[in-house]
Amino acid sequence: MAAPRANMSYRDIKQVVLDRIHNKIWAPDSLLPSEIDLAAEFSSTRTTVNRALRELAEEGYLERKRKAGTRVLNAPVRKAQFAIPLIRDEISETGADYRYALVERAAMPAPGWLSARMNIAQGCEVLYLRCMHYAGNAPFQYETRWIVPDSIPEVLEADFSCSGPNDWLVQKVPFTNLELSFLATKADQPVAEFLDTQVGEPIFTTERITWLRSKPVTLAKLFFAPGYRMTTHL
Amino acid sequence: MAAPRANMSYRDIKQVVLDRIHNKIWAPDSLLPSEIDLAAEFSSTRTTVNRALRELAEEGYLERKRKAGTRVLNAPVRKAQFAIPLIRDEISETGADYRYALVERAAMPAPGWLSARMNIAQGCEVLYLRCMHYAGNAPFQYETRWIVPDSIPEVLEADFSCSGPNDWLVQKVPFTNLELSFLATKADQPVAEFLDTQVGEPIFTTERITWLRSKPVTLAKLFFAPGYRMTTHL
DNA sequence: AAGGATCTTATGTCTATATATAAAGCCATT
DNA sequence: AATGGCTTTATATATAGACATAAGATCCTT
Repeated sequence: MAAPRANMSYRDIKQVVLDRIHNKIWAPDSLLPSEIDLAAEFSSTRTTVNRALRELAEEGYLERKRKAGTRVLNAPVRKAQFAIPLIRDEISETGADYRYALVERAAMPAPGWLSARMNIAQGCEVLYLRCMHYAGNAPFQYETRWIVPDSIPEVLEADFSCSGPNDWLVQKVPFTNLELSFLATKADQPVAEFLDTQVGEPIFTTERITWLRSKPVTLAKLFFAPGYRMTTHL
Repeated sequence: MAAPRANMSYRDIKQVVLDRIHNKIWAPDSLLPSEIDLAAEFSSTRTTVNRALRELAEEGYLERKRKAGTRVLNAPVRKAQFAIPLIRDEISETGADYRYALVERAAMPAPGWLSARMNIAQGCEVLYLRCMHYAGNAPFQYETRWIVPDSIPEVLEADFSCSGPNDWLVQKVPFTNLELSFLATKADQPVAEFLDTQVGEPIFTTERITWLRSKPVTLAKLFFAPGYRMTTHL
């Protein structure tokens, strides 16, 4: 059996608990001993045990409720965590050079779908941008973006010809809320042209909407070059 | 200015720190005061400040190094977190009934791409499954899966006609490692048929490989019905 | 200057203890 | 039975203090 030696760090305790879950010593849905009992078993303190269990709960292995105790989740809700890198970094890591180009910049009244989606006034002025991101000479990502100047007036003065709107926004507007979607879309004419592929090709796409304290700031649709895959380990 | 009153919880401290970052009181790349100084300012203790800063670092706002101190990340590496739900739950939540069907089950020698991808012996026997998941009457997900019996012999006895391999595996083999990819694929003949769409349609696809202590267990390709989008908020 | 050895310091972690709080369980009342 | 209040208990969080450790800073030697 797991040997509870003294001087166990919270990491050690996490490992032991995880092992016991894996080995069904603590079966799914079953209740763990209380922190006090575990602290005694591991000759540790409640504080340390608490940290171990708290982190395991955050990682989706356990469920904790006051008074009710700590129980093993039967369907471990594994949480995949993606770091959302700046595109520049993502490309640099592959060894390729990052290059940015502004394709179009226009102010226009918000189209109907946009005002509905972002919950802004019908016909409200928005800034519309189209950009390209290259890895070396290869197209990497085609970006369409709408920015709401109501929420951030300086944007009308911003120069997006040398660096992308994401860079500018990250600097200027530390968002408070983000909705992020992944989906597969079919390349339309401009997407196909810019990503150097055929109309109709499947394109991995992400959509982001960000808010600054309940004011919608921007919606971006990012179309990745064919073959792109987003990968994470856990 | 932020009023450092007494009795601040670690949550309060997190909020104050976050506000100061947003308001550029602590600019990107700048160094925060030490935990001791902050504890003094907030009339709190180092332990509490530590927890606040540690969590903000985990959330990608700060970078902490021993001796070097705590600094504000200029490009906040926001981390998107996806809970990976069991498909049954995902469907139930929409209000629809979940239905599962086994399409094919076969033992076969591992094809070349699979042994390469999963790092298993050439021609090693694997179990190949194809399954469908329905939300009500609508096709929701088409699944192809390979399981390595070497890593988990009982799988050859398992009955996958009533419940999916994922359910069985989650019960039987609590995986220790997972590689998860998202990509867009083009529907081939079987995918199109089962998902009731046209060949060539873009399909949001996830691939999962799981290991049990460095032994590869299973590879699954999950093809979602057209229109599916995976969304998260943060 | 360049390279090491040493000092210093900010974070990392553990211990021991105390108070706060949510919620389950119990009991008495209606 | 259902309701409402009380008790109990497990977790949540705060405090104070200690030692551990990584790594920047400094000084010393060559």
